[in-house]
Amino acid sequence: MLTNTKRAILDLAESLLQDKGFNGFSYAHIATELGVKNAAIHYHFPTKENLGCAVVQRYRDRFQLWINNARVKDLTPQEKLDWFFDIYANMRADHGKVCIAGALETEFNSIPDTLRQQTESLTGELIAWLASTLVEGREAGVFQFNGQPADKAALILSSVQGALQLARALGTDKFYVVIEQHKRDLLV
Amino acid sequence: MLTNTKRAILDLAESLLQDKGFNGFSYAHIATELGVKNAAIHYHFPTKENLGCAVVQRYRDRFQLWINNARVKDLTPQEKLDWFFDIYANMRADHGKVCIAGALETEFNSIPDTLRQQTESLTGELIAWLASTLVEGREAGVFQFNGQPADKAALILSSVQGALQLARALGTDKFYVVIEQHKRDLLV
DNA sequence: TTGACAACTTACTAACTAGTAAGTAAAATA
DNA sequence: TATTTTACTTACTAGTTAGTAAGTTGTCAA
Repeated sequence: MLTNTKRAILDLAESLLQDKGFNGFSYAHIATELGVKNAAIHYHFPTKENLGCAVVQRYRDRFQLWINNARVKDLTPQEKLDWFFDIYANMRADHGKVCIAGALETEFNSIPDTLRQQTESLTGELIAWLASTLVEGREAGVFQFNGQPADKAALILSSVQGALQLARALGTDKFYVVIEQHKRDLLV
Repeated sequence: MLTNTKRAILDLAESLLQDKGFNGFSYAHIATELGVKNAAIHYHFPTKENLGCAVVQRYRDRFQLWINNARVKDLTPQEKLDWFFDIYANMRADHGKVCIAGALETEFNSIPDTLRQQTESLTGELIAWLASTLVEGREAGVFQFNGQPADKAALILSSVQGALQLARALGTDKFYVVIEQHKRDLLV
């Protein structure tokens, strides 16, 4: 069971990670924002490494819960893809946040080791689900692409991740333009 | 004219930016590595904001120099695209560095304002050149894609940027897989 | 030869960083 | 009711951060 404070810390840490990066926020930021002392954060998450890992772990759990839930599982391949794109569109809409995986990969060489491992797991899970959805869509005759599904999945994931970043420099429009281009490239 | 020290600072700052992100390195790192005192860095670049801007400005100048040089200008569209992909492949090969634009966009909300503007300019220039190359290739009948060249350019740029990050989590192979997929998607 | 300037070093600061040890108050448990 | 545990606060530390002021040294032009 998560206490209110613990959940609030995780929520804010996730938000800050997507907003400013792992090296871009501190325990003091979280404490001030939540109206507690920074030792309270250390009580729930002894180190920043723990906090970072907990954020990613919760994100992974949430993703697994969704993709194994009937509300996603029973969608058509096109609807699944739209659901996936919508996750990223919602990040863009939410104060221009970026993908957790992308943020952590960018700082990969300046974050703790266990957080790197969490990042690897998350990225692997995202790409695996995308690849399986591409297979399903191609077999159903609604997606069209050359090469291996895993390769096309890597292209799409890298692109939506990159598009959230690109949109910070060039505007929200550029994000949607990329999504529409993917659909043009993929849909029969 | 750049002094040796000033150039060495810029080189190392660029390298660190691509390796650890803007918030992931300090004046002390640079000073120690170069065997000078941190005040020497401040002598050439009074603030970290100045240093960051100088790194991006030099990168932009270098890119403009290349694309306006006959050795790139006179290439076929396919060769131009390969030249572009090779820039990123070389980053990947060079200790898994990522794109400067991608790194700064990820930290967009925790970097100084003038550095944000530099990031916008750089990203705009990269995408504009890519778009013009796509136009040239489509007119020559060697590239094939639906929609506007600017949209396809945004997709490709976001993807190579993202692929360098993805490769940190999933290995170098994933970077090359994305490049090959782009070629399959694009080439006639 | 002198004076000016460039390219530094020495020595420092104030603010911030993650992290800790000891104490407290309220709630759960025995 | 007594005791333990949970969820904190108070008060601190050692290390790092960007940034500064004043002094030093070598080069080059007048």
